[in-house]
Amino acid sequence: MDISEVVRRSGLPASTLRFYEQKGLIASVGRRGLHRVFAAGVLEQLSLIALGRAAGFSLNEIAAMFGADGRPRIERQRLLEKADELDQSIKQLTAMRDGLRHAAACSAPSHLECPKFRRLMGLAGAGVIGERRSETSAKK
Amino acid sequence: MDISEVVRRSGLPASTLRFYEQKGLIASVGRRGLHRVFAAGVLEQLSLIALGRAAGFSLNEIAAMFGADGRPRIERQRLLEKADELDQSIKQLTAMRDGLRHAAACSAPSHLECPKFRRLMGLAGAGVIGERRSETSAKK
DNA sequence: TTGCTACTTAAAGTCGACTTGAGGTCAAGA
DNA sequence: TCTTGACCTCAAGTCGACTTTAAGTAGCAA
Repeated sequence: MDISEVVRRSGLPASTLRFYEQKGLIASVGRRGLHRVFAAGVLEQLSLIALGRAAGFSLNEIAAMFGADGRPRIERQRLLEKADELDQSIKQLTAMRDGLRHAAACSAPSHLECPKFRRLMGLAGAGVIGERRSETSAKK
Repeated sequence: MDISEVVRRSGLPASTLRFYEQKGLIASVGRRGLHRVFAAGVLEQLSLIALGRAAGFSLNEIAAMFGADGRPRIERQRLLEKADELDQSIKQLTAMRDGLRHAAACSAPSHLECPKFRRLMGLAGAGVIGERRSETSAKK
């Protein structure tokens, strides 16, 4: 496969594929002239990378997860840790979501007058919730 | 209050406070010489900012939420939208968490052999889950 | 009055994950 | 054979939220 086919089948831009290769996340099996040639397995690799990213692993962490050969070497322990982290996030996000819904429905003249809202503010101020989980969301 | 007291009571570094002031998120009530002087209300403001950040709003969005006066001008509509976004995230993270727990417990020799894991990979590859929600987490 | 030091500014740097741009090569179709 | 345009490399730029650094100022204790 040449890079354009990987682009087509993975949905990722070529720049990302080159970037991933440079980072050691994927590898081309050779060149045809200057052009990279990829094995079919790279698509599976890319899915795995996407999965890792979605689970909250950084590219460096993911890179460390497959050996030089490209086969995943994933420690179950890491997965469980990540699952626990996600659990934490889920709890925080759930509290936040409920708080937002309440605030939106709340009859207090200003949100500042609403005790629930203030409680949420207090928690956030104390860093109890949402120690900055940022989104580079796919808005349009 | 001088800046050091705000630092003490908010837990935020002075650099952040200056940065927030520059961004128009907070304001000092004046100067004593060069030194900023803050009103007590700034602490409430900072809690509100923390809450907004925790809910996933960017600093710019938050800045737009209080008028030049400093009083919050929050549209209930925005809150509901954010709540819906959070719902989406929560669902994705939950699926991911369960997937990770399964993968960790799965008896398949390699994760690649596990159908559930592969299904998760497929979803991530297709961008169905976790369109990069990144963490700058407070590790350590 | 002196001197310490907490404060000030503006500009530049950081981090992660990419993207963009400039300038160059070359495989393949006409 | 010529041309085209897809691909290449390397460096630099972007984005958000800050932090760091260098150089300067001034409130306050002695």
